[in-house]
Amino acid sequence: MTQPRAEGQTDATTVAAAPAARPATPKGRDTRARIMAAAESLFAERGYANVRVADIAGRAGLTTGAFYRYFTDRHELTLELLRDLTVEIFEFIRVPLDADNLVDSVTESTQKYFDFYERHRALFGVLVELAQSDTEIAEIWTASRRAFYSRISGALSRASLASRIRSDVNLNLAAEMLGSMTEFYAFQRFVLRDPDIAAQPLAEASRTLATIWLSGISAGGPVADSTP
Amino acid sequence: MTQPRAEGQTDATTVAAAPAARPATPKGRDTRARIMAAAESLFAERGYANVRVADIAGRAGLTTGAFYRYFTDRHELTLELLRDLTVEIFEFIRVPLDADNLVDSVTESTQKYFDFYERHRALFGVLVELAQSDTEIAEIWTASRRAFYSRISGALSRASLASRIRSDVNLNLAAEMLGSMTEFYAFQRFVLRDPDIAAQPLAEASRTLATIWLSGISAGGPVADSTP
Amino acid sequence: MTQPRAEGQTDATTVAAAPAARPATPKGRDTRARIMAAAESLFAERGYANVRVADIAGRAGLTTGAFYRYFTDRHELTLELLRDLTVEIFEFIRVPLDADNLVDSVTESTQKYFDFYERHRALFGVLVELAQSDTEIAEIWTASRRAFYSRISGALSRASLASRIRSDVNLNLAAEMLGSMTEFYAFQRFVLRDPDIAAQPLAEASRTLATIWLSGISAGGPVADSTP
Amino acid sequence: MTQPRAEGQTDATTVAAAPAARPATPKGRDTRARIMAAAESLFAERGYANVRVADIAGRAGLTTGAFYRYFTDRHELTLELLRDLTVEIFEFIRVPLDADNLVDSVTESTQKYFDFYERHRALFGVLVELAQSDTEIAEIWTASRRAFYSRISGALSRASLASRIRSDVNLNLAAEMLGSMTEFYAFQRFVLRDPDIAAQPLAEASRTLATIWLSGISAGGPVADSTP
DNA sequence: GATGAATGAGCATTCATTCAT
DNA sequence: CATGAATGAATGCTCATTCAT
Repeated sequence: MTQPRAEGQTDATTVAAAPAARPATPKGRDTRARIMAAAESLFAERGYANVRVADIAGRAGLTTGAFYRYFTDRHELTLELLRDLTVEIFEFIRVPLDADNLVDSVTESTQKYFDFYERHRALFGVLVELAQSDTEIAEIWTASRRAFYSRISGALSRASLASRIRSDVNLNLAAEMLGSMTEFYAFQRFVLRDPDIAAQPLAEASRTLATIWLSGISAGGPVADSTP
Repeated sequence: MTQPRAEGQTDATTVAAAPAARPATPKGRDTRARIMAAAESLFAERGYANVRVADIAGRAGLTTGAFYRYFTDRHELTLELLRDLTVEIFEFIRVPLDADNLVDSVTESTQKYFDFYERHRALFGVLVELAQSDTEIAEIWTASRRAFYSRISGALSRASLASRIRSDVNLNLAAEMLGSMTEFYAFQRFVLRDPDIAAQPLAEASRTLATIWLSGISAGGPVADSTP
Repeated sequence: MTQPRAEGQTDATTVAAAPAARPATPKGRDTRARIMAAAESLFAERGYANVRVADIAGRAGLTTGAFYRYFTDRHELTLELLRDLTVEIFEFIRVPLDADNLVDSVTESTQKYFDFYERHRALFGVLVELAQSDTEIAEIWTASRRAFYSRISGALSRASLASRIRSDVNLNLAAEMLGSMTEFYAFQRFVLRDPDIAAQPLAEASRTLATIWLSGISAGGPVADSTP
Repeated sequence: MTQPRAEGQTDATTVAAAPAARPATPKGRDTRARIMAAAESLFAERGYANVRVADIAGRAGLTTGAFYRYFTDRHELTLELLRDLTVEIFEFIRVPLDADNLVDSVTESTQKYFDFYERHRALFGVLVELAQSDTEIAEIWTASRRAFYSRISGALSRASLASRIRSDVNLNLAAEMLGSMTEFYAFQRFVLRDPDIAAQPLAEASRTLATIWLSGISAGGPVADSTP
């Protein structure tokens, strides 16, 4: 009752979309989740390029063949992981901007971003590593960045702030640049693990980032750091 | 730092078949250069991951076997290209800071960086693509960024500017962040070729960058954009 | 000839888990028949080589695992289908030869053969495709052809005709050749679906075949085509 | 100088046609020929379905990888073999028809066909085995049969014979059927190696075939067998 | 110095079949 | 009896690298 799928799949003209069976039983769902977790942890340890399907299956306690019951190939698994990632992060870092306390709220949001990035550093690494050779991945990443940048420029242009923002700067451009700064800093720190970068207290980095951000675009002069 | 090997081997009297020695004749040097150029152009066309040793040799007018007379292996070629790249860029973007016209001089320097990046986008792409799986490449990149950041923080802390810089910001941290912003923006624009990003006038981007930079760290309030 | 195995196993009291016994219940028999029908229709649609056990089970409304309750393996299913086929066709094309109207009765018999062949073209295709790599299948096919040829030569040598048949031709040999002609023509037409062949009216083909046949072996000169 | 090919090949949009390098040196040409011979002999021994690329390479004295220098895959090798086959046979069996001695000349031609078929039985087997699942092979075979049939009907309709041929038979149809008879007989004898069939003297089979052929279509009554 | 032939290790993928539940 | 998860053995193919000539 769950197998008529098999037919459709082999039909060479129709196929292509079917991403391997959605597991029907709880056990299957668990296995699928285990594969995804195994992949992420292996990517973290060795980097995408050094992980084989057999490794992933092995860590998930399966044989290679079983892997293909859940994903058509390593690429599909990767896409799945990255799609989840970009959706999650967008939800995760949402923090209401407090107009009276901009530095604090931007700092908090940045801090959450860093936390998330660190936890999933392996996947962010994959995004960067594959974007050049894999169009689909490039698209996922681009869409994610774009959503991110829009949110930033949206927040900045909201009424309460608008008056304080310098008029000689293109807001979209500024949003892209400020976003770039954050993302690349995180990449160096959590993916490349540059020791110089990693040596800095993360909290200070978040706050500096927020400060530069706001000062960089505000009309009224340098933004005061409210830390006592 | 990883090259003593090559030197030892150049001693032609020791090993008859010593491969990949630094070529002694001008013709040999030329061939070596041709291989490097071929590699870079192929990387630009198809991306590193889609280029084979045979392709590179072919474009350089050689057979595969001949390639190994000039490089011990594919990896060495890559390292060589990237080393050259990071040395060159450092020289290339040197622009004296004019304390009276900070925005202009930072804009100019940024613009030069972008020009160089664009011209060698393929190699910057390689740097990013391989850094996670190749320690040596990661080191080259890290060293390059570090040099870059030091120069920034050095310039900023030079006497003439010091007074204008806000004291509540860690200069090194700021330098890293501002550098990150520039590099990642270039990566999106020239390597990923994100159309949204690429649609912006490059000159405006350079100036905005410079403006954000300086405002982000200056003590005296937003830096005026001197564009008429 | 290769089946004693199945019989021994049906003894339900001996082996608890005995798989692929002849199903005892009507429902079981029906399922088995459904699997066979599913297989034949899939072979017709995609060709034997492109059909998986999972596909067959799926179309029969079963899961893969269930398939093995009805057949010990894929091979057994195939053999079963082909055995049935060769038995049926032999029954099906039996047409009494009318000595006074040879061309007509041979035409009729040929026509029936073609009808049957077309209806089961998928299975005839399987026979041809597998005979070279599967001894058992080769045997089934050979036995079937042999039965066929004997019937032909038997019919021809029956008293009423004997006098009209040329004596310088080995009847067995002739029967083989005439049978070959019919079978291979059907194969081209219904399995390979050669458009040139398929364009000819089937009735004409049957009659031409009959005419060649009879003329080819009769002593008395060309056999008249009795079509008005 | 022989390698620029490599470049074009990786270009995913252009490729597809390039059938792996034509060997540049005599040694390479020899190797290529050795691979083809190895394949044919293995097909003869085990049947196409039971021969792996590794087997072919092994018998040719090569590693698996080397195979791919000469053929893009097993399929291409097979096509090459079959194309050669169908060209050769067409040349090989050309025998001038002697109008005064039809039975003899048709017998001779048939005999040559059988000789050739036997020598290359493995490849004819491949043709039959794969035609159903491989369109390209089906086309090669169909084209070959068609050429064969046209030659037959052409020869039959030539002036000197025309008057002797019965008018109530469609010549093309007849040619197809007579050709089918010959081919399928050969298939049973040399590929399936049906012992009953193989037991017959080949010379007799050729002559019977010729006799049935000519009698089947001639207007003037049974064709006399000129054998003493 | 160059050619092009050959190597060989690696990896992804497919499916018939088995088995725990 | 059925389910669907898991097995595991095959095998095709790619390329960086080596080597005989």
